[in-house]
Amino acid sequence: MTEKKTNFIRDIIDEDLKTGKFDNRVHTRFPPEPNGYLHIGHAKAICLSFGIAEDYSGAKCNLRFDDTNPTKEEQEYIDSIIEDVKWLGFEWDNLCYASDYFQQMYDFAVDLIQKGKAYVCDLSGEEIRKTRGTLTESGENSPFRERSIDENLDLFERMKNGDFPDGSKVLRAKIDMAHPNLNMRDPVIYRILHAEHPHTGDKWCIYPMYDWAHGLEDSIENITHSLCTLEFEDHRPLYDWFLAELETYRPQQIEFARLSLNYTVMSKRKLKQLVDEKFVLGWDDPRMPTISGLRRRGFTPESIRDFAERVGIAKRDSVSDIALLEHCLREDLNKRTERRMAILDPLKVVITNYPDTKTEELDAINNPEDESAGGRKIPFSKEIYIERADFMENPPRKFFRLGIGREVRLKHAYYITCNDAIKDENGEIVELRCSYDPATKGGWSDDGRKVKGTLHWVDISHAIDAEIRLFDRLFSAENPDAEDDFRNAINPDSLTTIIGKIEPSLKNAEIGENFQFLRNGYFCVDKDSTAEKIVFNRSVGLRDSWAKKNKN
RNA sequence: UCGGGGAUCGUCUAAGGGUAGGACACCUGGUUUUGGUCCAGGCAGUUGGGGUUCGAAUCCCUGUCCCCGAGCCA
Repeated sequence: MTEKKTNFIRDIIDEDLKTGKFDNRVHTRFPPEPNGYLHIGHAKAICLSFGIAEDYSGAKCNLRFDDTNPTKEEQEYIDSIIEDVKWLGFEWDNLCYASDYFQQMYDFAVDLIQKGKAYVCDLSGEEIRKTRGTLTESGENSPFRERSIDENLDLFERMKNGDFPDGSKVLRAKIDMAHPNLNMRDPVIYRILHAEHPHTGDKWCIYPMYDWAHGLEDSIENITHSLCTLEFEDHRPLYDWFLAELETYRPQQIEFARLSLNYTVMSKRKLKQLVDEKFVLGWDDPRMPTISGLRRRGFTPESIRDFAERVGIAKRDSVSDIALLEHCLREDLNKRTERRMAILDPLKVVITNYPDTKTEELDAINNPEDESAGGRKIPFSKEIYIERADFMENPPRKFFRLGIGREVRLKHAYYITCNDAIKDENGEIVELRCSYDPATKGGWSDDGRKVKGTLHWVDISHAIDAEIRLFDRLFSAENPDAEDDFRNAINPDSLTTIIGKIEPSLKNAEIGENFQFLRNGYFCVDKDSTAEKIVFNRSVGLRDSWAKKNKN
């Protein structure tokens, strides 16, 4: 987390502040549609708009639900969005709903009709599409375009009163059917929808379209800089046109490139599909790029905000590397998490020269990056587990771990030397016989003897079983969107569940708590944990230059 | 094809007439009771072609490529 980077949007705000364009106010907003859970791409937008409000003195940012389409929106999504924004650590100045302005929007529409700039059109959806023209040919005027103002007023009111069925009529702005920007070809601004709305119930049966609603929301809330993604660039002329025609306050819309990440998908539609079709456990599945998924995975708000900072804001399309997100997490967790020992793939070790019934309490430091984290005691006795991968019968060059006749350090404990490997009838190693050097307690020797490897371990008699969920990327293709069907790119091995052996101090770990399991990675306690069974998610592995070296 | 945007190391992002810089990734080496962290170093870029200029990533001309747009979605 270095110092705040600037970007072209902040440059514009700086300039506006210099010229006094908005009376030196800065007021942004984050306007999600509650039709799904927020994802890391939204986090970027949240950090942008809320971040500006945090950094400019006196600046504000609203959280506003763009709830103009009751057929797709749900209270569950509203709740999750509120939780996610809070969790990221942002505070809004006003919590707003577009639906709170439905009456004002209606009045504005009446105003537009009275100005002769809007009309009720009886064309069907199909007919509207056909008469809109194409990218290269202009459209043709609706036969209803020249209705009188009085007739339009009457019809629109009756639309509002529920006199007409869904789809039978719309209100359209009267602009220019030959406009090269399709959005300006008499866009629909109200449609009839007899649907139950999460906030207004059945009060309304006509609902405003995005283009009509959004600018009005911004204007009503006195937003100064309305930040949105690139695909709305073509809508800006319409945004400006409406507010100009209505002669009302006009904020400035600025577009930036949305966040894309490799090895994942980011559209709410596709994420919803993954949930609905049970490819994942839910919106908060730790493999999902949703904020709730990342939270459950063990990400911290700080790491996500740092990531948003580092990817920056620009206008060119880009795909950020998931490795950067992981880096931000590791960097944050390295500083703050306590170390623990856990064995993911246990191999029994018997220390033959250690007293049969003795148990020692050894001192272990909690976090070498943070002295204030203190230490803890860990039990040690004759039988322990180590990682299966930490022993090799025929070790290659540069293998620093255990082998027959090799000596290594057990972290915080003793040096041990392996004397024998015991195999079962299938030839699989089931146990190691080692001897320890009592003079190396704590992991030091006085004689200057060096060991190259240090292993983590867990005492068998005190070990606790834990369910450990190891995640791999959800998609095996770098760009799942490029597939014919993104579901074909789903990685069948994205979740591996194992039973690991963890040190006893982890017994009372709380849900959501993060740890570094020495040499294994960062893990956090999943909400599925119970009194009988603790469940850990691997948030991200440690960097592993040994594994990397041996890849090929 | 019409309109709107955009092209800088592998990736993301700075520099907007004056030494193309940072981060991630990757590669070396050092330190280390985590093959982690940390430290030092390295690799690597201005979309092509013209022009203006003492000097161009930046200004001009001209190509090329990419993205968005024809929902009663947002």
